Amino acid sequence: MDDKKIRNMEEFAAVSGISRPTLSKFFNDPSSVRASTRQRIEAALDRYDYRPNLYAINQNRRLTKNIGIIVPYLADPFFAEIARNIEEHILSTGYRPVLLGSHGSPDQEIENLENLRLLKPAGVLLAPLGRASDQARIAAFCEEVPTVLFDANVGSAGLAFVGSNNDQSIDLIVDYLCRTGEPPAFFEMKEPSNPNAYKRRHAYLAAMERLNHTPHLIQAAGEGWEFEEIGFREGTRVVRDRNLPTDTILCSNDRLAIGFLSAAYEAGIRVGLGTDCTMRVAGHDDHPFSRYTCPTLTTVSQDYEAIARKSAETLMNLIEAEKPADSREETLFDGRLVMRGSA
Amino acid sequence: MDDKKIRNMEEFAAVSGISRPTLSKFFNDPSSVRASTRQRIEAALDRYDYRPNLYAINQNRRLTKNIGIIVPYLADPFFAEIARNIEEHILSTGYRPVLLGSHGSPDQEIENLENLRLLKPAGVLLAPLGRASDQARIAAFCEEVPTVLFDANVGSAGLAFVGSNNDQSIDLIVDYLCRTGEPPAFFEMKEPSNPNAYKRRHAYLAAMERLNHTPHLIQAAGEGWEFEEIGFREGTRVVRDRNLPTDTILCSNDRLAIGFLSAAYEAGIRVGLGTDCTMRVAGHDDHPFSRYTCPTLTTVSQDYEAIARKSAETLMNLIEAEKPADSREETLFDGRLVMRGSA
DNA sequence: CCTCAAACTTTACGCGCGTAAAAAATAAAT
DNA sequence: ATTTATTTTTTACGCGCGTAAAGTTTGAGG
Repeated sequence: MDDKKIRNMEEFAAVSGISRPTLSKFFNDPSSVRASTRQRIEAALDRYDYRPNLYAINQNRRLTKNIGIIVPYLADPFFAEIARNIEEHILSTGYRPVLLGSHGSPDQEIENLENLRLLKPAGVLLAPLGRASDQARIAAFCEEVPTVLFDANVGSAGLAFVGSNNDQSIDLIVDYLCRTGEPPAFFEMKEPSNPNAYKRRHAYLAAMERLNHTPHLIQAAGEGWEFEEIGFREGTRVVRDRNLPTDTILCSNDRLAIGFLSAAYEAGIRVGLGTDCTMRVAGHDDHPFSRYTCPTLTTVSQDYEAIARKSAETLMNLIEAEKPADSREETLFDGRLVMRGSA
Repeated sequence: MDDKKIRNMEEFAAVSGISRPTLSKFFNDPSSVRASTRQRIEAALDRYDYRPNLYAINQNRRLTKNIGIIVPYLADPFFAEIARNIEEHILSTGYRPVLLGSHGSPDQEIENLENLRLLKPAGVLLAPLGRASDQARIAAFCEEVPTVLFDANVGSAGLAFVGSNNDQSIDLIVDYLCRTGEPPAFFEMKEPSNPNAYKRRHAYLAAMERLNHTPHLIQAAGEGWEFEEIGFREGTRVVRDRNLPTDTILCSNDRLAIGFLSAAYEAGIRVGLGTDCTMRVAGHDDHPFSRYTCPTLTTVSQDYEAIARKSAETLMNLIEAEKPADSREETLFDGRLVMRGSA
């Protein structure tokens, strides 16, 4: 490695013996130059460490190779995990992922979109906050930048949507719970931040009706994204009052369930399937921590990997197709029952 | 809001009646122009929505207003939370945070550094993987870019270090445990990824010696960042073998403790302080999930907010001082005992 | 060896903004 | 009103690269 410093492509052209326009082609797409030329460039490239100036590259491009990824809450391992998967897919296609978290705040979400706009991204993968989102501004953004929504819909904004089939997954777990014990009550937030929560509530109601059982909603007060806290607080109340018509609780998501299980434990209630247990609890999502709850949490998995892959692929296709997309594609993945100790 | 689209600063100069160089000054620092001028610009700014092209701005600057933030593992709520705090501090100083996670991989960590280098950041806040890190390349990077390390040190790379006082915090919890029951054994990974783990091990050994107790290390096999999994696996083994010289386990970090507690629960061991309990477990970090374990986890808190604030402030000072920094500052924050149910 | 398309080189311009220098305008102070 | 310091305008160049156009070289196929 020569340590002579290369300042720009011109200088690199000089030392490598390749003309600047050809180098430019190479850096945009190494396979666009003849194999022998490519080898010469790559040989020079590991003698002198030169990389084109990112800002100069992107200044002229109308679109960059950036792909924005926005999730509502990075401290939630669920989203962190999905984001990680998406990042990998993006990287494998030669694009550059730019990950932003909205910290549960609609303002931050809009701020993130504004910042992304400055990056002139080729496309954006957006998991919106949901009900709290500024729908109009998100829709406006989607008009400007090719955007695929995932996890949650915002009206019909975006070129496509990828998410979970809440009807199917809730059906699955309600069926299971009814088959193996008392029909479940549904534990959720009264005013959930996430639109999936509404879908799950309706799916629960429909499933219970289908099975000829009386549905029962337990709705926790509270706002924001501290779901465990809310689950714990309301769980404590529910357990104290003991006026449930059933011993089985289906939580709208695993994070609520984590809080609920903690509350039950603190109250001395044994949760699970054993003979000494007086309650069953199930969740939804197969959150990374759900296998370490006490007892381990029975839940319905969301197919992280599939959602991540499909979202990324859909966006890449839309970007590379370049045509205005004939229709808005919605893809829903089925959940899978994950049987553990809690129900 | 006029909807006439402004393409560049020239056009905005035309419609606002302000010359382009003055506008340029304004966008770099609004307080650098006369108040009356500033008002005229801001008035124009909300009639026409124009924002300078990010790439053109940064092309000429030797340094940008970007601040890189790298953490070893974004799916760990501990790091997600610290990163969030840092982001806020950065934003409040008018810089732009760029958050990257290394996914527990040394290659990804280097990749992140390389990518950051292209962004010509004014500075970088780096929480390195630790032992797995490529020390030489990190040191080289720190030579080029003003970098403050936090959470973990890598040799003496970087202009400053901000972290926790492991000696103090381990002392604190060992003292507490000894005072209230049997002296603890120390549960850790045999070959931990994190250098803090070594500090904690030594702090444990020293504390036990100081109190005239025989130390006892329980070292779990396993690599990577799936700490809960490792804690669960080894916890299951420990509980099964039942050849511990003590009923008290101090875990090197909360994530190990979360796995351990789960294992104890599965094995039917009651953990905590009650008369029916046969084991005590404590952790370290005050991980966001540690208040929802069963029982809730007694631990030592790391001062997230202080570490985040101090790291960000230190870096900003170094950037704005512009002088080559006379000495490498190390700041360690004390831990605070968080008494919950498990010990 | 010749032909010809593909790949490369040469030349030149433009992107949007930073920024320097000199001239002009403004505001503050005498 | 005049001087003076400050701010703004005018003018002009440069950053590093994308990219178009025209000319030249390369190498595969006949």
